Amino acid sequence: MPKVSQDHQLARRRQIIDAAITCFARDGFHRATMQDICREGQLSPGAIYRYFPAKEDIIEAIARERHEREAGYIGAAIAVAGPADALRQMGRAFFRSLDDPAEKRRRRLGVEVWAEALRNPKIMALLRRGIDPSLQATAELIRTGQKSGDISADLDPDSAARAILALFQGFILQQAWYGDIDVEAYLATVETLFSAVLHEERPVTIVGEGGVRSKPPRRRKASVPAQRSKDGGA
Amino acid sequence: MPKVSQDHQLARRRQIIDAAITCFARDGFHRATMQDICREGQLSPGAIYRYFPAKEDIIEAIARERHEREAGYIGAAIAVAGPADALRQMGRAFFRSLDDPAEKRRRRLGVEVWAEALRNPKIMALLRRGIDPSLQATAELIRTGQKSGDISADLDPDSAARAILALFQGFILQQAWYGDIDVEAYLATVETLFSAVLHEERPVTIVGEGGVRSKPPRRRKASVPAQRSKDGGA
Amino acid sequence: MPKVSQDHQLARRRQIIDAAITCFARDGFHRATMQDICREGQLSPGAIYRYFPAKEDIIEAIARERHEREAGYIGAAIAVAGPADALRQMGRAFFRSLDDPAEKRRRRLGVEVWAEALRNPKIMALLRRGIDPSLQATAELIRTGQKSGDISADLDPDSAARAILALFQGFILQQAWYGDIDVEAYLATVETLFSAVLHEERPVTIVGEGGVRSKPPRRRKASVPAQRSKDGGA
Amino acid sequence: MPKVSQDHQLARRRQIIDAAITCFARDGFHRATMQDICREGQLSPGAIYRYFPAKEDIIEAIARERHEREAGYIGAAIAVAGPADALRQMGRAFFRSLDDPAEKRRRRLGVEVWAEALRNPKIMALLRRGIDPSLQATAELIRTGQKSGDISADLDPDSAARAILALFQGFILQQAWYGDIDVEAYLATVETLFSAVLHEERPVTIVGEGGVRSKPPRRRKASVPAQRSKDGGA
DNA sequence: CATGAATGAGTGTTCATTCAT
DNA sequence: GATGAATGAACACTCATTCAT
Repeated sequence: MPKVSQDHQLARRRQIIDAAITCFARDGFHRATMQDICREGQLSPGAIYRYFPAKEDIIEAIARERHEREAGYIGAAIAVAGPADALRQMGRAFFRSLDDPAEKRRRRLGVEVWAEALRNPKIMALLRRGIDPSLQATAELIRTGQKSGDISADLDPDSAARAILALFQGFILQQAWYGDIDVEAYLATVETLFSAVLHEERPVTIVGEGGVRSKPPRRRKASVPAQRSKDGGA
Repeated sequence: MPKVSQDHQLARRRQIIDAAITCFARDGFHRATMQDICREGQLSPGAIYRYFPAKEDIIEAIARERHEREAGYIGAAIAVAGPADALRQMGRAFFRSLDDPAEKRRRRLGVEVWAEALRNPKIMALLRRGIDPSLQATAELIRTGQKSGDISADLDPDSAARAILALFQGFILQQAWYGDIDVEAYLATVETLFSAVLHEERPVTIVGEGGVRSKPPRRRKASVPAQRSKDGGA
Repeated sequence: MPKVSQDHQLARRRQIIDAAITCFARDGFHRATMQDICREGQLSPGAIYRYFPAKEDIIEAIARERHEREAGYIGAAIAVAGPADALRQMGRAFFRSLDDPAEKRRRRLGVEVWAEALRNPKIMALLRRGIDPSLQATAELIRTGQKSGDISADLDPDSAARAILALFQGFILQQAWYGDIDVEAYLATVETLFSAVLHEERPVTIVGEGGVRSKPPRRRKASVPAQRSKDGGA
Repeated sequence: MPKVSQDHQLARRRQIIDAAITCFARDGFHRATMQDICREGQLSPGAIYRYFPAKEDIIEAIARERHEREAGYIGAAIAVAGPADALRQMGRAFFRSLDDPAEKRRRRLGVEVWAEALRNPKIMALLRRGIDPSLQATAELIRTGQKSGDISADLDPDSAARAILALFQGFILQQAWYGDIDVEAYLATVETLFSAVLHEERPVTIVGEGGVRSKPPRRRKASVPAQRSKDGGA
């Protein structure tokens, strides 16, 4: 019965990871105890240890899930036509994902993972397996855009990729702290900042959590006038 | 012996905090034990507990020091002539401070504090006492600049302040992870992004960690390509 | 496995309480450490803390057991026919219980509980839940006896109840100190003191630790001189 | 300067012991810390350790003071004319001393000493140096009274002495617990109980805390009618 | 003599992990 | 597979005692 057994195993892992996410998000990795997770997941310690050899491995599994989810945003964005639009698309998909309360809770946990990565090489490796390709793909997108003239040649692609990542990370952090930051206003500001270096916008396809849907270009107060700023080409 | 005693007391607090910073930066708040701090600081547990009633209070003291240091950047920047220049100045002072290895180590710890703040209201309060005024001062600076025409009216001041903060925080995080990010290249990119909304630049006075020094205006064009050489292939 | 589990749980509590009684009786509440109790009871700290959330709760449990045992004496005595006989009966049951070495050891601990009660309101409450009803029942017995003419009307019932209690307590204390006080001689003396106020004695049924047994009335004259032989020179 | 030095030494010991009594009475021997005593007595730890080599020695000194005070009651009573009156006198002096709040506080501490004596042979020895002679003197008083016919021959002198002591100790304990027991009512009850075995009462001289004063015999309801109980001579 | 900062062994308690059932 | 009682090393913290000043 390898099928039933495997299904069961996956279901149990899910149950454990979900309980752990709840506990870790509430109390942090170190303050949440295995007993807490048992209680939350209606499981016995023995049951958990059958699926995860140590508490650390649950943390690792959670970090791994994060990294897999992350890879989706950039991948979906690259499929879009032009590089400049792909960047816009990536930003929108990312920020809008934070409207989902479940994602918000997971992100809160993410901050904990950031700190954990500093002490735990396995977590660090996992994190970088998620981030480094995104960073490189973004830099590559910029380089492509620069060659085609879509993106200003003034930008150092690597640093710009880091800056984009920073705008994501800083937002996650601030939202974890404040809880109620206006996503749309922040996204508009980010688009304004990049409007000077990203030369055009065409109709795009939005890829959100729930699937793919078409969308007309959003012309918003914040982003449009930026186009006509004095030294727009910089 | 009140005078000697007070000096001594301050020296001891410093000794303990320094030892704690070393231990916390190495192992994290939760993995570092009081015994570790004792060993690091060449002190007995009793000695530490004479100065700090609990481990948590050491963490708090460290967070407090961070917050006080932070306040300096924005304060120094506001003293500078125009709002646009004040923003530039603030960014430069901040990013350059990260060239100091000691500051780098402290920032690493800062990431831990970010996570800790999510569970510990006292730390959260301390953090916000450092960040909220900076955020407000930055937004105010932008509003002032918008009135005088120095800063594009397209920007939502609050969101822009958040974005600036995010660019700082994300950089801190990435530097904590990667260790060797090129500060100047990142700074140049940030300045490029803001060049479209910050209209003019005049000679400024840089206030860094080590004191005050004059500096000619930095021309973007000159610095960005120089950075290109590094890590170019992504 | 609820039935087995409950039996097991009770057995464990017993094991812990017994180990604790041994340790506390030997070293006192404060000098006896949890490690001592672990060693004595062949248990790990974790095992103990599964059954008692804190050391204090073990002390409390011991005090509670005392109080429950105590309630037995007065309850059993009240069942006896006349009030005067009930008082005699109560005294005998109580003092004779002190012939049991295990009870002697527990009483030794009782002295510690007396002191503990002075600082610990929970222990004080427990103690009074045991003593106050006894005091009141005794006073009530005296009042009843006074109405029926069995007990001298001269006695203030409340103070007399206190005096009876004092005769018990003082004896417990002295026996804890000296270890080998002649219970029968003391009991005879107490009965002599009360013979003037307790007017009659009828055949009674003694309820001791081990069960119920019939006993002919004890004539004071017969028992007191027999004790004289012991320790005569003072 | 041996005189000044000795005075100083005694004054310091007093200061320390007083502070310790306050602290021990409030928190118990084990919960009161040396720091508490320092604070209470406005002294440094070093100063205390110059006069007492260990915390235990302070406890010992306090127990020693108790024992010396105790000896006074019995000594003063023996000076009185007849043995029966001497016993009455002793009881009155003792119980009335408990009206003094300072003595009440010290007695509270006494309960702690009782428990401490069970673990600490030095304290036990000290305690018995105070109690044993009293017990023997009381028994001797009874024997003398029995020879002269003042005291009923039915009483075992040693057990009776213990019973008298028990009536004291039990009262101390109950007063420590309840705080507000009626001393006079209790004393009257005790005298009633003994009225059957103590045959006469003559004018006595009361020796209290504050000195010596004359007093007419107190004929109280509680003690007189007891004389006419049926089997009074027993 | 006095101070009070410092010591460090020891305390009660926790919790990741194991394993008999 | 699952349970949950048990383990025991490790933790934060205390406090009687010492000793340089």
